[in-house]
Amino acid sequence: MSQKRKPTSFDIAHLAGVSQSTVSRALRGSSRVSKETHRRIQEAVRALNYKVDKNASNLRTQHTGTLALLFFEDPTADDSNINPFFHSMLGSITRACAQHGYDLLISFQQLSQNWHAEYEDSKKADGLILLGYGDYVSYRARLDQLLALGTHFVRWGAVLPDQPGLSIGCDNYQGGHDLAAHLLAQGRSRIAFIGDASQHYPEFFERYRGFAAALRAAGLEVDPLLQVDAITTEASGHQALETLLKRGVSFDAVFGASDLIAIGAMRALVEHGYRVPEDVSLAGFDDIPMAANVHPALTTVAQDTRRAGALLVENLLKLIRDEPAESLKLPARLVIRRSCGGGSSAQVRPGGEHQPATIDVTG
Amino acid sequence: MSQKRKPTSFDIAHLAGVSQSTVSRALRGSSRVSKETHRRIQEAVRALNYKVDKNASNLRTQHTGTLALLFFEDPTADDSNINPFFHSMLGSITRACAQHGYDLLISFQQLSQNWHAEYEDSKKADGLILLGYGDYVSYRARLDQLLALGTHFVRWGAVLPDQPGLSIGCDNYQGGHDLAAHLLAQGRSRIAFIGDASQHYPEFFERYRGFAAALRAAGLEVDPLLQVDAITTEASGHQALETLLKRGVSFDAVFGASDLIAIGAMRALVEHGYRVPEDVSLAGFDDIPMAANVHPALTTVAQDTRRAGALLVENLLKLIRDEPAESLKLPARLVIRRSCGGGSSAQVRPGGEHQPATIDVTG
DNA sequence: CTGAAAGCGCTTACAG
DNA sequence: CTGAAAGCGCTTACAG
Repeated sequence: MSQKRKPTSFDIAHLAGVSQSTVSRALRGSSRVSKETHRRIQEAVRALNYKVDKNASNLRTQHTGTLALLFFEDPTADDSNINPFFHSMLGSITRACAQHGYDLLISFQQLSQNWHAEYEDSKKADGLILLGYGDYVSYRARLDQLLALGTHFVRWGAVLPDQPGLSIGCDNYQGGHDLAAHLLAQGRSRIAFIGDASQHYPEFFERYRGFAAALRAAGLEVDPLLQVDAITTEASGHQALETLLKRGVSFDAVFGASDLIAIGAMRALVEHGYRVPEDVSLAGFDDIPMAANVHPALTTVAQDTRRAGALLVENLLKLIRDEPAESLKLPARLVIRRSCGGGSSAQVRPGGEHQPATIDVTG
Repeated sequence: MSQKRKPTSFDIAHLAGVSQSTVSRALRGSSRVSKETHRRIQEAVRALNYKVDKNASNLRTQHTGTLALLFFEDPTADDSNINPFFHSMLGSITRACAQHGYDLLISFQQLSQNWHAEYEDSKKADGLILLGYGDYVSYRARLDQLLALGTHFVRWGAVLPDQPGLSIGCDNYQGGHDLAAHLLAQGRSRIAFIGDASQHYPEFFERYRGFAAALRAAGLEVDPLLQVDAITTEASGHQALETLLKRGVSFDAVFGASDLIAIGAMRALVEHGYRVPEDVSLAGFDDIPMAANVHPALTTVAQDTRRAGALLVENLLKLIRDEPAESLKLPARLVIRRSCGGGSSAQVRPGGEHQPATIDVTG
């Protein structure tokens, strides 16, 4: 049955008693085609179960109607276990693509040195969406290359002044600040930060800077011994907390640069007999689904993935259509659960586009 | 810069001083092309950053080198929140596609009445991979249509005798059986099953049948009052447990047909003051990442998503190449954590391809 | 081992 | 409003 030749626009033309050009025009909804002709063509299309051949149409029009989604993760991370945070992003991107009539090509691999350029250059996609929490230093070179080749792309990540191309991200600084302020309001003062805080991971760095600013605003010093590097996996968070404990410094709270890190740290804390939040407050960042289900439920910072996905797609399409588009920062929202104790006094920063903290009683 | 015309094989031919046909042959790695010619062509390709235009090549060869992944979920489920179980599947499918040199088109939507046929018919993909936990009765009609059109597809789901096309799934019956046996071994005898147990959800139904068989083998009756319908979401699991409580029947264990259902049920149990596992044992199915992190950690049944993804892709490619391929069932593996109490006596069914239970001490 | 030529199935000026 | 024709960039017999 798969032998059965697929019908072409010529078959439709024949059946409808018109020329092939008219069929094509009618199907593109374009220029004046008479109502009656249109009807006959639609009828023939249905009768033969005809579908426009995308390869032919793409070849002719020189665009593909598909977008490519690429992940850039550290090679150490397991390919088959992308960060849960990106799952919801994936969902909203898929939905946004569908709404705009675009298909989505997806790739998690970084096998190819040239992964990023391959899709648009070989005419598989009109543009790229870049996601991931990989090392920005190696990432950066690829972004420059992309730009040099004139490839259309948007990326999710830190939104900073000197970056190549279009970036969309959440306000990591503000999120880090709000979370630290909440921890301080719970009476914590020795707050450890678990996560890389360098140029290599700009998002974490921004969270760290917001965190440090809140501390300083409260008249506290930022103790470098309370910062431990970690990438965004449970294992790394677990290990970093072990490192922190070995340093022998005192601390009464832990701010994981991501939920995965925080959850790994939580496990280490429990293993060492610490109670969360009684002995140590704990918080994360991302608000992945798991955050609400761990015990105690994790206080964290939510990013609006739904809006993020839509904006990523919309801005990429603007780029493709040569319309003006610019980088933008989405507000971060504090989600207060049980892991920091209290849970009664939500920290709401007044004014602006800032959204109020959520107190999640289900946690 | 995006104005810059992309080089074609004619440009390469010109630069390398050969004909365009030779360029094409060399690039396809095909027939005899002299070493020297090949080298010159490669050089030109690099110099111009040339990439074969996929649309042209696909149009000519009549195949696309891409596979489409489609989700079929109940419309009630939130599009942007696909079942976490499928996330790891997505990872392994992506990886398998990459290994075979195929691209992956992805769609979660079910907007189009014809979603399933659209991809291969419009020459966007050579075949389809179908994933999802939607209502099988409405799904079934589409499978038949797919088959009638000669579309290549494989689906993840229950593997039963009378199904259209190729199916790959885990041994849900065995998984349900093993889990029930474990619950019985913990001294539980009034075990509720939360999940639809009908033709509408064949995977759940198989789990239920395995569960029921284990009960009967232990000389117990299967009480229909202990079965409550639910689809695979936390909300549905939560609600189903409320329904169960309202029935006023006694029970000492709950078997959620999926982890999401079990986690929703766990929340309801806790809200009503029941302790897990002291008062009620609880188990799920799927072993999603969250299962290890809820409190108490959830005993469940793991499916080998890594192998599943690889097999899905491999068998679809066999279909596409007209090679023999057949449906197959993967063994399910009991993962014992804390939510059923005990946690010491793993239930291992002797013989066969069956894999031993895992005792997860991290849980 | 290589070249000239046909053709994959569309879209879109061009002419009417 | 409609048709005849060129051409998108490849691949692949066919001929040498």
